[in-house]
Amino acid sequence: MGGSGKGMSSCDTCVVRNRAICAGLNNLELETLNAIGRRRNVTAGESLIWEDDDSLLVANVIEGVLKLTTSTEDGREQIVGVAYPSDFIGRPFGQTSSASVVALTDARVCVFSRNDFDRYAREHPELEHKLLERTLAELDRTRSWMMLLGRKNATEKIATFLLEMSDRLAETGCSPVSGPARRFALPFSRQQVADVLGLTIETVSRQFTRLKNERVIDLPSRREVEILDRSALISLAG
Amino acid sequence: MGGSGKGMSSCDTCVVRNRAICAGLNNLELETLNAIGRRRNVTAGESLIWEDDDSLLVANVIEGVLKLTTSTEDGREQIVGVAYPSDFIGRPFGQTSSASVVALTDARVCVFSRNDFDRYAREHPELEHKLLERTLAELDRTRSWMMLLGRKNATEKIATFLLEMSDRLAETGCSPVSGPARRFALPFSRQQVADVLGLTIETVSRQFTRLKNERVIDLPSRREVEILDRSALISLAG
DNA sequence: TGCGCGTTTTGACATTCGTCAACGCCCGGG
DNA sequence: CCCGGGCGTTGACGAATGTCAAAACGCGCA
Repeated sequence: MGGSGKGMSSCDTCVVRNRAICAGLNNLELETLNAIGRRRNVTAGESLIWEDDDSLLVANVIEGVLKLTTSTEDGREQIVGVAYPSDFIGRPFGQTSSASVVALTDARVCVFSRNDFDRYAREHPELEHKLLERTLAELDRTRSWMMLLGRKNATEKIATFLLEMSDRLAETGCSPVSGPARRFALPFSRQQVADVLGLTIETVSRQFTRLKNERVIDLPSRREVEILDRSALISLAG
Repeated sequence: MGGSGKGMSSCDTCVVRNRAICAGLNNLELETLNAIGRRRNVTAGESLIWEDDDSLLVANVIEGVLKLTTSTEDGREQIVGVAYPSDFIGRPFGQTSSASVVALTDARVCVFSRNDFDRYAREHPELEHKLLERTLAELDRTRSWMMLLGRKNATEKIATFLLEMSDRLAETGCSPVSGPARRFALPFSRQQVADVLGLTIETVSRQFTRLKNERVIDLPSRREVEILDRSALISLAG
């Protein structure tokens, strides 16, 4: 919840303070924003937002990884996005959200009621601009993922996925300008990897073992991946 | 190009004036915007923007239909979006565009240099807000298309596609509050339908004839579709 | 250390969709 | 009116991926 008075706010100590959409707000603005938001811990597997529900809240991710999913009535699931620290989640300026948001790892978020946030955003063009830039970038990423879903085969999907994970998880890493991660812990189960790539769990598993047998990657444990031959992975990604 | 002086501008006669992001601008603002933009006709098949090129221009669609595509080096193509009248195309606030934009029909657009537009937008929060709302809506649509690409089979894809076309093309139609179109002309060739759905042209063709044989749709000509049994189509869409 | 359960892997088989090839239809030009 | 070319359709076949089932693994816990 953070202190109040004397300009103290939990934003002061926020680790994503300079990367989230709040970056660029001055202390006064930050204080008003802080007044309408609150920290919340989410445990792995817990839902924050439900598909087709009224859009009641939006949030910044402070720590952890969350999935955005859509489902069919008969239970098929597609992961349509993944949110990392400093990412913004939820659907501002709209009545319903088109995707569920579920924590993949224990996570910490900074939540706002959508109404409060909408009002605040409309009064702060700089914040809206940050949100616009972020949304445009997310749309770009989403479109390139459509290419993967519609036109790539299982091998290309897995290779592309591993390269993207390696990039995305490096950004979160502590070492400065570390480049893509060579070894990392997947925040996804095999089923979740399948749900990202539009495959079945069996196909994912077979592709992983194939890449392992061909010494392109190593799998030290279920959740860990080490990239042994990045250039091979790049050419497999197509 | 439209007249100048005395506040006259081509915006005055623009058919998408009240639906595009320019809606809500006052006359003065419209005049400055008009000063940095110009009308341009694009013939069917012509490109307006190239994937991975520097993002040099953005535009409003006035008339016609355009496709947004991404391609792999080996020539596979995925249509990642379709732009209709009043839609905004191009990548503001970014160095490169992630998709090509090609006219499917003869089209008319209102183009701006990206630099001019970026500068103008940053000075007009109301315009940026409209653009944000539009981008958020487009992201929603794109995500629900990911579900289709990743998890639906050929029949479901075709049914979903036909229903979406029927909705989207109705909006453009002249009759007020007409509801979804029962009969319409596809702006896509069979190959382009395949590129939207992540299928091959042969699979698309077979699904079309199957639906025709089952009296769910009729195909009066190559480019025309008539929906005979909408509820059947809805249940096939899954 | 050993047990038990959920996850992952592996195998055998089925199905869908893609590939390749031939044919047919429509439309425009001579 | 007829021809030609592009686009669309149809058929036969094969490969990639999904499905179902069983075994193996690994992790927490007793």
